[in-house]
Amino acid sequence: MLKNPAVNDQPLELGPLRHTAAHLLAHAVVDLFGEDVKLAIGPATETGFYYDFVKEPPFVPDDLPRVESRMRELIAADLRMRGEAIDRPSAEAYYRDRQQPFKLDILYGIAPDEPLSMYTIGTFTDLCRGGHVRSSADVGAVKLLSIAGAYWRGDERNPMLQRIYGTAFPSQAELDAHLQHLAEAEKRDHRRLAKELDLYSIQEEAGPGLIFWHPKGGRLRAVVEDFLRGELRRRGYEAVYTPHMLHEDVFNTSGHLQSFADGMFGPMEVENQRYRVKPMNCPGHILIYKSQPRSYRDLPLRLSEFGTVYRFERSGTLHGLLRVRGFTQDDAHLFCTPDQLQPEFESTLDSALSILRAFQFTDVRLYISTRPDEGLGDEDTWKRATEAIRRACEHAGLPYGIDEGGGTFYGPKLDIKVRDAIGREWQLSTVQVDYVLPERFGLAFTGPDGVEHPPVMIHRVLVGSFERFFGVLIEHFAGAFPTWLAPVQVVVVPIAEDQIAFARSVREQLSEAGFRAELDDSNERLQKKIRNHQLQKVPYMLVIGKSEVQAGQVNVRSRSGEQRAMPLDAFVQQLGREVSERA
RNA sequence: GCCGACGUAGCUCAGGGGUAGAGCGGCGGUUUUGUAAACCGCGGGUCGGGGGUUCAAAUCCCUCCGUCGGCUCCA
Repeated sequence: MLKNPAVNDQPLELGPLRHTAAHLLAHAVVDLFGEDVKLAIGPATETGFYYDFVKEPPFVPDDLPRVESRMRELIAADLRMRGEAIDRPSAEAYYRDRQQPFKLDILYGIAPDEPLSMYTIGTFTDLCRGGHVRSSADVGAVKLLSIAGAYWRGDERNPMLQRIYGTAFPSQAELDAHLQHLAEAEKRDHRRLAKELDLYSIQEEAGPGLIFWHPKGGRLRAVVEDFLRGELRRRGYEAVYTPHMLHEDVFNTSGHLQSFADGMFGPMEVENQRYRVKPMNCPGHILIYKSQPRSYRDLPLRLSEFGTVYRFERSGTLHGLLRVRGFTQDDAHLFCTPDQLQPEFESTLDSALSILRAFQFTDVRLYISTRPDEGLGDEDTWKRATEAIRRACEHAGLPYGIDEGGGTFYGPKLDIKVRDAIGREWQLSTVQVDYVLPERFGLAFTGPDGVEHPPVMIHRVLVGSFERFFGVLIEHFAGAFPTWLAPVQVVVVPIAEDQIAFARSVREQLSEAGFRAELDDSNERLQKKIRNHQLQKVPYMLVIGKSEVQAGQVNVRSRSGEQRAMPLDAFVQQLGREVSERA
């Protein structure tokens, strides 16, 4: 999720091709470093392949080119891939002789009745289920990308292996295209762009995973917050604010201390009472619900909050804005009657889609997660809720995938993933049905029958967390935000000192019209100023020289480099239209 | 957290036992400029923190912190 482009529209033949490439990687490693390198597994992935090894001493980055060129020799040698059935005792003997503990481990993990096979290419034989291209020559073009640590079978209690990642394509041209795609992704890296555009920082002395929003990032966030607040008002949400820390008992009641303790920061002791910084906003909103008796007439009650939460994430997993320890969710909790679940879910989905569209995420995919094994509550309730989600998706007219057993322990959920400008998929919105928390907190409403009933809760975030959302937005737009979002929308650029006064009044008029406009009265040449603001990806520059002052006009240079002289009024109108259309 | 790499000026980076460097940015000046880098000058760093080896450490060793690539999970 963090960075893998997860491009699923690759032709299927790439799988076998890359699987074969993984065998060639192991072949090359054994050729260069000898048979005492321990071999683990080497599958194809969505974007390439890897192979896990244990080598003493470990691989160093300089090894990659050597291994890669050995692989190229193997490809050029046009080696046939041959598969052969093998019986279990022979396979065990084979790997016992060669002292390959991981291969033996794999063998032990395969069901006794399953047939085994060994695949040989060149001088390298590997236990393998198959799924290969015919010859090493079919692999075409390979590139080794990185070395990384990985636990055996992904479990941190197991030994650490060294993983070599690579990718392969039928032709050099396709490989080059892919590498270019990677380079493009790197150019869009939000950590880099955010530094260049001065949006946020993380300060070593303040702690990792904690975000400082600089003025320009803050403007961006404020614009988005205002936009979302408008949406919330329109859709009947109430804004609430809840404390950042709550008594530990609340998290006992909610169950967070049982099921989410690993994600929480430790307790603070105050006057003999233990407090916790909140990792989620739901308990606070529930307490507001609980603060008075509720009637069915009060429902649905929609409580929203840009709630800042803190979660303990292991240091090695932190990543710019995408994975942090403190973040603010555009959170809301809807308390409704069982009958209201369906329409509330529909309108929540509708608002999520319209918001994502506003940010030019038009390629969205829906995923319904159903009951996991550890799901609480009765089967029937789950079924009905899942059905409500399904109907909401159909109502929205969008196809959806099903993630069987992917729900939370308290209810089924709908995740919305979007595809960004260069095809990467990100999960932003999630809408979750919850029967458990209302029960744990003993929530109730009085029905028309005069009897108390438990409400159903919907947890939902639409942009998710502002931090992550901005990470995604920055990369989606490559830092060139549409005008309605841009921290600086217009820079007024006088050519020489004589025009500063006029330029200043232009800037003032723009500010008064509600735009984020700045004046560049620095003592630099025009070219330099243009370069600076172009690098800052400002949507518009208004160049003002002698002739503009004389004509009472502005010369508009757009981010794309187009120029056009026009009266300021005309520009203001154009800009206003662009902003209100969120173009 | 673990494996590996990395950490030198605000930024991007060079230097790898013998007195800390460049470009850009910043500051001061000259220039008054027409659509992506004018010119001259000046500052600026306990080389991530701490400890050790050495006559001498940015450089070698240990340790801690942080960053990056991954492993698991999530907003």
